Amino acid sequence: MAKKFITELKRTHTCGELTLAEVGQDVVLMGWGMRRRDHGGLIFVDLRDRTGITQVVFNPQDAGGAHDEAHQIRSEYCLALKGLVRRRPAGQDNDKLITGQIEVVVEHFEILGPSQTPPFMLEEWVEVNENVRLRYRYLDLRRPEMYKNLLLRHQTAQAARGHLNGQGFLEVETPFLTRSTPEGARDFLVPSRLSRGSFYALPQSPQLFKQLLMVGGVERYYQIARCFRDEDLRADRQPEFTQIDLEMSFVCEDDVMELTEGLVAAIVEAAGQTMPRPVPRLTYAQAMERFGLDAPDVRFGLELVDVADLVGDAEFKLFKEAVAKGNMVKALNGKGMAVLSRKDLDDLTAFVGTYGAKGLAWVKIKEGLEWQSPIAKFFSAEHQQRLNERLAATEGDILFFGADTPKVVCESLGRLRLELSRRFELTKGAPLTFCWVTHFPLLEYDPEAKRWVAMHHPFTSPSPEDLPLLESEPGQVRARAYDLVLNGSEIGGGSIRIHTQQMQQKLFEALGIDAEEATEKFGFLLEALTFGAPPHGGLALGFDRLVAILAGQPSIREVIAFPKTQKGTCPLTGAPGKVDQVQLLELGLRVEKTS
RNA sequence: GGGGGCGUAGCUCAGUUUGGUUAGAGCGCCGGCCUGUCACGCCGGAGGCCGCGAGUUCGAGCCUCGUCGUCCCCGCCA
Repeated sequence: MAKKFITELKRTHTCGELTLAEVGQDVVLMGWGMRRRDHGGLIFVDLRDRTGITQVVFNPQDAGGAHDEAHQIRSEYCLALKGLVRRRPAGQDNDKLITGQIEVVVEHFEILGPSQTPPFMLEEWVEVNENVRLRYRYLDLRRPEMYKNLLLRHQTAQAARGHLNGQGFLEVETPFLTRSTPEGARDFLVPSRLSRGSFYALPQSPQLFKQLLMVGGVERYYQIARCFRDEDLRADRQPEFTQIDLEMSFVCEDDVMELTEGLVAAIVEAAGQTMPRPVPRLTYAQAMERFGLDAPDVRFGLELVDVADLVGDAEFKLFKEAVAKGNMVKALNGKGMAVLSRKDLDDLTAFVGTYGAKGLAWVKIKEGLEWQSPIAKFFSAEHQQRLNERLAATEGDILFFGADTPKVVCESLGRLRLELSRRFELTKGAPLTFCWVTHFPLLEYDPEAKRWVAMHHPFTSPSPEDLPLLESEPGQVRARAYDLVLNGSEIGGGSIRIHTQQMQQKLFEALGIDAEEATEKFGFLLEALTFGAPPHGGLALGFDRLVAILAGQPSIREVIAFPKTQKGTCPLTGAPGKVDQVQLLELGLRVEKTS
């Protein structure tokens, strides 16, 4: 009587490890049947588990019973089998498989779990609609690529924990059910049954709690924390996402940045890649000036160049007026990109239009540095020559110009720069490229709310030397904040926090939050700051984004086991769903029909 | 809230430009044959609310309007 699988017969090997070394051994494998190749006589099945694939053979001469039963095996049947590892016959090796020199001759097997015909083939060469994948995510996850992503996520998370543990950090959990605070993103709310009419909010980040942990003398805290923001989704934004959140007492900017570099290096190494250090630093002002964006992709050139001083007296009205108004006129040189067609240029014009640019002036540089452009006639030979020089133009280049408010010029040319690099594959094969962006503005003006709002968050410390400007020129005050940028994506950000009540109150005032509201919403923080709060600062890494980049994936959904669609739904569970009327009654809620 | 792409067999797609008989392909699936395959091969077969709803028309997968789903982007995301 054959022994029973699972209880008596234990798995001896995985499907990704058997080689010539095990030839002659009896082994027990468990996994999923992939392709069945039935030759009438011989039957081959590729058995797959999370480690790889092993070819198993059912031979009527070796084990007739097993061979007969093997006809039942279909795609994605969960199987256990016992058999003999055998070298494959000469010339039958499969060099695509690590296990390709051997095969397992099945003595007997058991179907642990039969499967319906899968809704899609679990083959890497089959591209399947994402909605179908999410509907059957548990099948999608069986694909080696998805397992690889989860494995990478696990390994990098462990590397982060290991590194921070080694640096004296404590992993502390903070509440999911907390209170809603003004500022920032829209909260997810959770109605309270015990306090009818009151609501918890899910945390947008553990920001306030980690500061309270510093007041609590924890000194070094971290958490791989889930965060919730009820805003519209993108390829790199989910309603719930994960941060590696950390905070340290008795530190300044350099301390946090240095610690972070060590942490990220450990993560990158766990992913089998390398991180060049030290990470270069740019100020916010430099980033905007050279790249137009606060998260610059510094893997390639195409930098923005100020040309306002060269075009103010040219005949071209658009530039002339911009200069007269004190607006910005900038250009970038698309090196060797004069091959762009008229249609390409129309597309690019529409592209910058989405960022508010009213047009896109371009100049193709021909033989003898001659201009070919709709606007060439408005520029004298001298103007053309000076612009050529400023932009280092040579034959085959194309110059792009933007003239508008600084916001529009920076954003449109900054995005144009990225779009050109995408079209011309300028970052192909480039190594991971990090940079820090520092000295962010503390505040930015919100024209809709007609008030100043915190660029980072309201707990960020202003640069001491800029403090005198807080009332007179709030926009000029710099923050003790820093962002970590990888390949043009913001993957982390943090700051030195305010640790005195006086300063925190001052900031609330600057934000137009009056004393009463500040006390009501943030009183607990203000109070905590009066009990010997240590200077402290920290940072949070966008873990999903970081892992997605390390995995070479275009969307963070690929590195999240059960992500949401762009509408925030889950095709697998059907969330969000309706709830029972009784549940609503208990909570004192009534749903109104929308008009 | 806005702009754009997609929606046809289980999956991936063609067919829509120029409306016209019974809507196709590959893979998968089912049945048969096959002892060295490995994305096996050969033969046969089943499988369709052309997302949904109105409209135009003698006639709609194809044109119009609406709607739903999904993806990308803008706004939004301290």
